[in-house]
Amino acid sequence: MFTGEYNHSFDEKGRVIIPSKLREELGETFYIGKGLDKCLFVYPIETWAEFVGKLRNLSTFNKQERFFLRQFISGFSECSFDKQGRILIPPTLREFSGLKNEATIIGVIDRIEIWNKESWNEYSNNEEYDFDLISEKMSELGIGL
Amino acid sequence: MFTGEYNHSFDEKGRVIIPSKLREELGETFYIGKGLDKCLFVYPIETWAEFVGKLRNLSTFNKQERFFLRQFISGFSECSFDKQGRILIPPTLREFSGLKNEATIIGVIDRIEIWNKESWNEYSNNEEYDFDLISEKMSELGIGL
DNA sequence: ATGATTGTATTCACCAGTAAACATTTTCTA
DNA sequence: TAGAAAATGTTTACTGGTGAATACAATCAT
Repeated sequence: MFTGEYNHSFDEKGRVIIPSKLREELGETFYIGKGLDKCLFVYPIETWAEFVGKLRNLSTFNKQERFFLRQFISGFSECSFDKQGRILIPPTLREFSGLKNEATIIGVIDRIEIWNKESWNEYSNNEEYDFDLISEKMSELGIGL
Repeated sequence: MFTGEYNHSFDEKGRVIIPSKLREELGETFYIGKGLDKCLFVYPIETWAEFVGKLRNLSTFNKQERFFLRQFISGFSECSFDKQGRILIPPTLREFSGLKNEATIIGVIDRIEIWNKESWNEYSNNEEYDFDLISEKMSELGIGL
């Protein structure tokens, strides 16, 4: 299971190091692509396959589903580590995510997310949702914090 | 069950010793993360697993639930003792909790909390929450001390 | 009280992970 | 095919994580 929050550099060549704690669970090759809220989603290959399996149920003949399929699937590509444990972010994804200088990498159960550090901070400090909201949700779910 | 209050040093490498009385119940590996009121929550692995189990029903495609998932899961990391019974606090959590020099560790039934000692003192002496007042509330709730 | 036992603080040295600079290879273009 | 640009790999230094050793403090039993 992926957890935790890490900050790392994003070099001029467009590479980020994936924290060693997250690397093992990702495996040799994995999938990276456009996620929600302008961050990048990274899935282990098995999770990706499962995902795609579910999407097969979507119909190419439905306008919305077709749109979703195209956007989602085309946004992803296979990827692997270089010998230093870094990954090279494809140009399209660099632009999409606004990555530069510093990246924040977070684990969210079955995927990893890569954020421009600033975007992540903004998102986290969003007034709209805050930690109190979270505690309320938690108690709704019967998680006694 | 976790109880008690302990003061211990927080060294320059970001480590705290967990009092031996609390260690056994925590088990080999456990989860540490952002808690409420700027302290850190530490849960035994079973308790953590229970939480995550409940979270599986949340959807990545719902804005609020996504936010909640990210904040909660990424705020926690797996953790274990070194051979001296210390734990290493991840950098992000050090910042979050303001830990430095001295830590206060308290047991709260099913979790352990780690506070910056000063924060704990402030919190404890906060006029807003007066122990006598709260005790009365308790008796209203039918909890007889 | 005394000594034995256990737990904690501190220091140091070593190792692993990361950052940054540099070198090499490959690809593209003129 | 030469030169430039991009991609990939290598090296080095550095920081931070980990373990060992030691000294100190607290607790407990006799």
